[in-house]
Amino acid sequence: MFLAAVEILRRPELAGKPVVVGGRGIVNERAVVSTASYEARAFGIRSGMPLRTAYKKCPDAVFLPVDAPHYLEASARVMAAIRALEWGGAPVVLEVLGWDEAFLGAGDGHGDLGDPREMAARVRAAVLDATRLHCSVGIGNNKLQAKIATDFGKPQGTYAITDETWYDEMGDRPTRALWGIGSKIAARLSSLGIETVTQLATSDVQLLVGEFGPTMGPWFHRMGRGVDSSPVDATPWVARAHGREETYQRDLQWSEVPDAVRTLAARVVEDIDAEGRPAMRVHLKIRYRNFFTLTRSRKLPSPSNDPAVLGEVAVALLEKVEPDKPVRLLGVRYEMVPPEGGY
DNA sequence: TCTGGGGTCCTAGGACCC
DNA sequence: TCTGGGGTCCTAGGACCC
Repeated sequence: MFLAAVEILRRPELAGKPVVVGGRGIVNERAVVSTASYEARAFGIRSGMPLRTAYKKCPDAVFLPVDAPHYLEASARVMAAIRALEWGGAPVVLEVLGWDEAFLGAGDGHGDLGDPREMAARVRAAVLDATRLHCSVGIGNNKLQAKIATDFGKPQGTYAITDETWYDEMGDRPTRALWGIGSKIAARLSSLGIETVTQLATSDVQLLVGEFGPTMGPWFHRMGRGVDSSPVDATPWVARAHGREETYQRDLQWSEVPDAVRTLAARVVEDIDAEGRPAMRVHLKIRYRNFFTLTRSRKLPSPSNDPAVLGEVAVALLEKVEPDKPVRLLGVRYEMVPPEGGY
């Protein structure tokens, strides 16, 4: 509940109340819930739910607009508190995953940093001390295990899933419980007769390769077994692309679309400029009233960060689309030239 | 008149080349 | 006249995550 917790921090009178953060905080607008406090969740409010629906479930909840810069700043303080921890001289390897999550590398390749539960306690205390925010910590032999364990520790707890306890903890759970398997993959696995984590772990890899391809098939099989060799990587994140999309409060007629694309493109170009790397490819996304989404993309003849060029390339992609139904959402995204030496 | 906005990565299939 | 097999690049679309 990171967003709600940060809001409560600056408005203590909200503590204990149902708090919903989403959109502009206006309940009859087209927008969804970003985060709901546990009090709000008790009314059935969940992330991703339309604000309207959330309002119906709990009209008395406090609805707040998303204040991204504020959460970014709070996030930075959390991460700084963890980085500042001392582990007997060994460097802390911190891989930031989002506003409110990070992997902390210890053990293999990171020096002997002692008992993981002690580490977890120190992390939680340091974050609480520096930010007055509570967190949960997951422990595992790898990132997959630790990530799932974190959810089991919520709220404000520590939980461990290891190679030894993997099947006890996960074996009978649906494949959907795995980090990286969503509803679509779970359904396709189900069509192969695979429902649980144990069934995935003991399935025939070739069956998975046939269904999901040579990369994803074996990857899902490893996930079933709780195997993950990906390193904790503290390399600062470098964006591959920047984009903007907007759901319009009123569906757009086709005649309004080109200007709307230009507006979005201009916003993205600001981010491209800040990045300092020119764009090499443009993507256009259009969602219609019936929620059907299509995408078109084109490689630029040559990399560019000229706002006029980028805007018109995005508009030109409209030529690849049949002008028809009213438009609910537009998105413009630019892939940037990779940095020197790649990502 | 449910269904945001920021991203990443993978796959399929066509065009083209040798 | 028919046609294998390797490869790359490009576009469209899908799935997942926070």
